[in-house]
Amino acid sequence: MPSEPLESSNVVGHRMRSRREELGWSQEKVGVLIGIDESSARARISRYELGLHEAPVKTARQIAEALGAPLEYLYCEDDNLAAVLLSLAKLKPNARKQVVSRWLAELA
Amino acid sequence: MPSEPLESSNVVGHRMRSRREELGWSQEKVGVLIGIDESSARARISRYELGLHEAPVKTARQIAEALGAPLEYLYCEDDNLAAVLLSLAKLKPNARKQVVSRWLAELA
DNA sequence: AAACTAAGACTGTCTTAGCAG
DNA sequence: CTGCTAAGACAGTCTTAGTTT
Repeated sequence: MPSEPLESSNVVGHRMRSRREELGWSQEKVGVLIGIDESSARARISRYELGLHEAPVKTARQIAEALGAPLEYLYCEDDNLAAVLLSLAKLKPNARKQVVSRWLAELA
Repeated sequence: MPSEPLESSNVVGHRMRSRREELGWSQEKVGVLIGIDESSARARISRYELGLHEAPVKTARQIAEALGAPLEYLYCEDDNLAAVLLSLAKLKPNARKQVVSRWLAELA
């Protein structure tokens, strides 16, 4: 069972990979950006993306930041909502707060 | 350092606790709901909420579901956005899809 | 009742080294 | 060069048992 994925769904690894590929980056680049030694960066990122190992939240947060995404993006199970969370994070802080407040009022 | 929290921020534990308290449930109730034996349910949920231990994503997903929240809610670092994600999850599937699609178009 | 904690058992991750495409 | 994998070293969680409020 060492070669069996931890999760059949593997949302987090899936989001990590899709974001990384959108940016055209290697696994090594992502790993080194978050401070992993270049000798093990590829192995670790590979396992995260495949869902063989699970990154602790602290590490997931670093990867999300490196990929220009908010932490909740990595754990979002709906593709369209994930896209919303990503676009939202690209807004300037003030604009983002206004949008979120409006949505909150809309749903409340 | 065994008594030191893993994370100074501890978003996940914080969201678990606030949701559980909103529902007026005990830690044991949440644990038993996700299939933990009642003899260890309190200890495990307590450590998750305090951030002393980190729940694997599979367990976090079970807890989120028991608390009536989507997985991304537990990892959302912005309080207002977390409230949006929670409200959104309460809509019927069709209504939710429409809202998300509209937001996506609005930001794209 | 309810929440928290210590400690050993247990389970998963991380590094190293190397293979495959 | 880029991604993937085995295996031992290592770090984390889980259960049990018990304390605290």
